[in-house]
Amino acid sequence: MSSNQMLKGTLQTIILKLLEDNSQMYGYEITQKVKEVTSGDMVITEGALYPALHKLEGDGLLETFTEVVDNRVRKYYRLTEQGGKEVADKLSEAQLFIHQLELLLNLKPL
Amino acid sequence: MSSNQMLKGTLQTIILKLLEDNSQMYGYEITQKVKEVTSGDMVITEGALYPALHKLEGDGLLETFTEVVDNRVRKYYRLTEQGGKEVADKLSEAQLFIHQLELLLNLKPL
DNA sequence: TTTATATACATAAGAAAACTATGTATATAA
DNA sequence: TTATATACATAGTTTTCTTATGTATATAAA
Repeated sequence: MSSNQMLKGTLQTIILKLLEDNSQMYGYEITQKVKEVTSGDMVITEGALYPALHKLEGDGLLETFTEVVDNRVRKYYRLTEQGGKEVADKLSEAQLFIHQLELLLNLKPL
Repeated sequence: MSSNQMLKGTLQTIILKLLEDNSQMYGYEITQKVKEVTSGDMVITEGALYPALHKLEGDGLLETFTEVVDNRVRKYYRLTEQGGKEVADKLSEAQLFIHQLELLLNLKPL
């Protein structure tokens, strides 16, 4: 959908926030959660999601463990201690960005 | 600054909106306006701005004319008819994006 | 029974859009 | 004369998407 062009740069923040709220999630679950919360307007493609998860893991913000459910492997992610600390920063960054964008575009909240 | 990572995808909308409000602006003026409105938090680099302006012109959304002020050339941009029509679309797109981001990140307006 | 859809992971190739660095040029203040 | 501000532009690089593809299992539909 249309908003996806603007997704750049915010996907990491979305992932970290979802993991702060849910403590552990697997990739597919994240895509479904985003779809659900945005009423299907925002779709996270696998080609965007998995590299982002791997990068966050490589950066030490996420850690993983696997579980087998119905003969299918699920790779769960959760925040590391460092990841937990970074969420607040990323969130206030996002909030500042939204605020500035509203100023520039003269938008008011929906 | 930090919010710049999230700028991706919104620069075109910012340019179009500023030109809707000001009818004509030149590149350098746009960078200063953005800096001013965001209290210096958001900085539009030339490497991002000029290619974006050229693309919008190439897409038929902007048109240009030059003026010489103090022996320096200024290249002014203004919305074409098509550009004028697209501003509203881009703005509602941005508003939807902000709304979805606030839902996902559980943010409230500053 | 075969086919489509959902679940679940992953990566490769390509495009979009930013950043950094560099270049040209004039005006003005230190 | 040197630094800063004004004013344009582009080349090379990096980040981060999209699209396409691949593997594999479970389940519902035809």
